[in-house]
Amino acid sequence: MPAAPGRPLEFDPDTALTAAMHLFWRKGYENSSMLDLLEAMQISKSSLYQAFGGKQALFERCMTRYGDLMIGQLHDALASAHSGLGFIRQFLESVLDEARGVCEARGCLVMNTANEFARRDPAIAEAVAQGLRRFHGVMLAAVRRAQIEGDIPPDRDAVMLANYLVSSMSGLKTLSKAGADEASLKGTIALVLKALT
Amino acid sequence: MPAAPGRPLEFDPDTALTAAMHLFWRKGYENSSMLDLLEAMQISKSSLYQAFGGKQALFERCMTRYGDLMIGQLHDALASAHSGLGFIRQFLESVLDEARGVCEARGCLVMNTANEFARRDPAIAEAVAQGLRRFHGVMLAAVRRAQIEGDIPPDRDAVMLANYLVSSMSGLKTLSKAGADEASLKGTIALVLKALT
DNA sequence: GGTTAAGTGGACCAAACGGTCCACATTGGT
DNA sequence: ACCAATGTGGACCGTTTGGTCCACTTAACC
Repeated sequence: MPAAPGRPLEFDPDTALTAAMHLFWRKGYENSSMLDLLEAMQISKSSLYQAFGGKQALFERCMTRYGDLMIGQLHDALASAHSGLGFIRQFLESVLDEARGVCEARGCLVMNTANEFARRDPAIAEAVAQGLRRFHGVMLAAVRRAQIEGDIPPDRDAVMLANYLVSSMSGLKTLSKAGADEASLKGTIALVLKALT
Repeated sequence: MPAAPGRPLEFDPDTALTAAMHLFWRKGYENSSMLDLLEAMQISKSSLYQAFGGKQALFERCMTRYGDLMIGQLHDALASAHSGLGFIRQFLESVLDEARGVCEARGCLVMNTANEFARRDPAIAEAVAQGLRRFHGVMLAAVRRAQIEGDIPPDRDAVMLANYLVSSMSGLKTLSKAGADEASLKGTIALVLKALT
């Protein structure tokens, strides 16, 4: 594509979008003020409105971006995992990092958003639903692989098990945010895994 | 206690507090404005500040009130349930009402608060932790009763199972808020129950 | 009935909110 | 060199936020 006339952007939209995503992830939608966003994204208000349209439009793009990043990451992790079940275990155990304080307990943007908005806004509800579907897809692939590998009985309903995993992960993240200790989380993870076989 | 001098209150603090609790429950802390609260509680701003001190103080009292009501309700339900396992099933299945649209999907105040605040505010983090402990206590009693009644093997770690139930319930509520269909929730509930035996 | 203690309504406040607008800067095309 | 097109910084906007203050009302007590 030929270079467009006019002054070029002084920032990388991708980088800025990612920065906004991290802010929303950490603090939620309402709690991330315009000032916070500008500071995190390192752009001026005009640029934000010009490039992203506004706070809510920006947020919706962040949701998509989050899904892209996370699903890609999970897909890679699944592809390089020793086994489907190993991937699932690793996935569940990732909440322990939050509990141990290795990283901030910010949960999952999709679930956080589901909790913050319930279904007040249709556009955001749809973004949440899509995020959920994508996560479910990864879990489904993992379960099916584990069934092929003989770690999960083939007669179990893979779709339901995937639902169960998404739900369980959400519960674990919330518990972690609520300040549950590591032992409780570990015990719960063990029970979740046990339910798969 | 002798009647205090001065003008008497024109509202019932208990009723007002409960109304505030329901608002916070439905809309969260940040999303409930002072105006919303005054309207819901049917009192003037002066009265609110006089009687409850401010928004956050009011919220903390609402958290306690929520715990009192819920734990009382659950305790009664457990006492009058046919079996410990029956109570647990009934408890988990209560999310289906939200999914069916029978009532609004507002989740659980304690878990909602955990998600909204993570551990930003120490006082609120403590309120969340206490709410969690109380819920865990009820679940623990239910599990132990189910063990006595032979529905859950006596060698299972009751404390961990109670943790697992709290986590699972939280996950179900979030999924419900995210717009999951009834069949998914039912399937997940079945898997949760299966993990207990 | 006057005095005192308490409650209430509404005006008022500074700060923060998301959003708009415009003068100016910076580029490519001619 | 000039022009058209685009980006940027900052002033500015009305609204809403949680919170304070005070004049006024209402009751109990002596």
